[in-house]
Amino acid sequence: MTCPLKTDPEQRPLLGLAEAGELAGLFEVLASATRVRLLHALMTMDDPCMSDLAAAVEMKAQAVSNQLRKLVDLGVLDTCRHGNHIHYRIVEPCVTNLLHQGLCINEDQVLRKVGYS
Amino acid sequence: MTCPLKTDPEQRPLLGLAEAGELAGLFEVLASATRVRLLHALMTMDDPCMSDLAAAVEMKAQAVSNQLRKLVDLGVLDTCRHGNHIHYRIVEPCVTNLLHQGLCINEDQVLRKVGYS
DNA sequence: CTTCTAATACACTGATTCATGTAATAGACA
DNA sequence: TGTCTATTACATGAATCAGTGTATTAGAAG
Repeated sequence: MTCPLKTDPEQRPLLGLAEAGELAGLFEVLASATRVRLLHALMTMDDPCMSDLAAAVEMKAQAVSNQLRKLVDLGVLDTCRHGNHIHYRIVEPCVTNLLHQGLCINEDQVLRKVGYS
Repeated sequence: MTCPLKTDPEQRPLLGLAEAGELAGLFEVLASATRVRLLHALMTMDDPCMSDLAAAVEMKAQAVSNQLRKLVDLGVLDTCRHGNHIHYRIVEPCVTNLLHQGLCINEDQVLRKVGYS
């Protein structure tokens, strides 16, 4: 969890559009309450399948499937079929780390505003 | 930058909608290439005003002002007027930490996909 | 083969976002 | 005061996103 940057962010040249876009894309994964809850559920539960996750977040199967599909496409999740059930797991440690960091921030200070709008 | 969570994320109950929303709102701040570049510029430059930032990211003043306004409303930035110029600075260390973390992730591994779409 | 269930694919809709253009505000300076 | 500059406010339009409903696929079980 420690993070020694080779280059001090204060000293490197300004972020280019491409690099900033990649970074923003990474954060975008966690910029949705539904995805945050799903990813947290994936960290918490033991080898859940789609319907487990849908039940956990109390949402319709299609909505959950939509989000899981996106996360798979982005390489964040991986799937594994067992009979009729498809199980998901996180394969991108970046996302876990960032979510962990976010939970940490949220733990000891209440954010001023709830939503970003 | 170290982050010892009091409660292990694997053991806490599932994130509620409100808490997940707050967390997602935090990540949303960094989920835009423009905002990432602006925040990085704010970390890099010395007491920049709006037009400095607009020049740095090569965007129109209005677009930059829109984003800065949002960041101010969210409590991420603070402003200080000096004559005709309005200067901005980051007052929310969470965001700096997260951006730092993101830069770190981006440094030693190329993300698979560029955008989230 | 038939039927049932789990999950996904697809089209659709309402909401949101971002940059733009125009107009208005705030201060500097003559 | 009048004017210039820097910045913001507001409305507009294109693009994107999230969730819903319907239809379809993949496998299990009779």
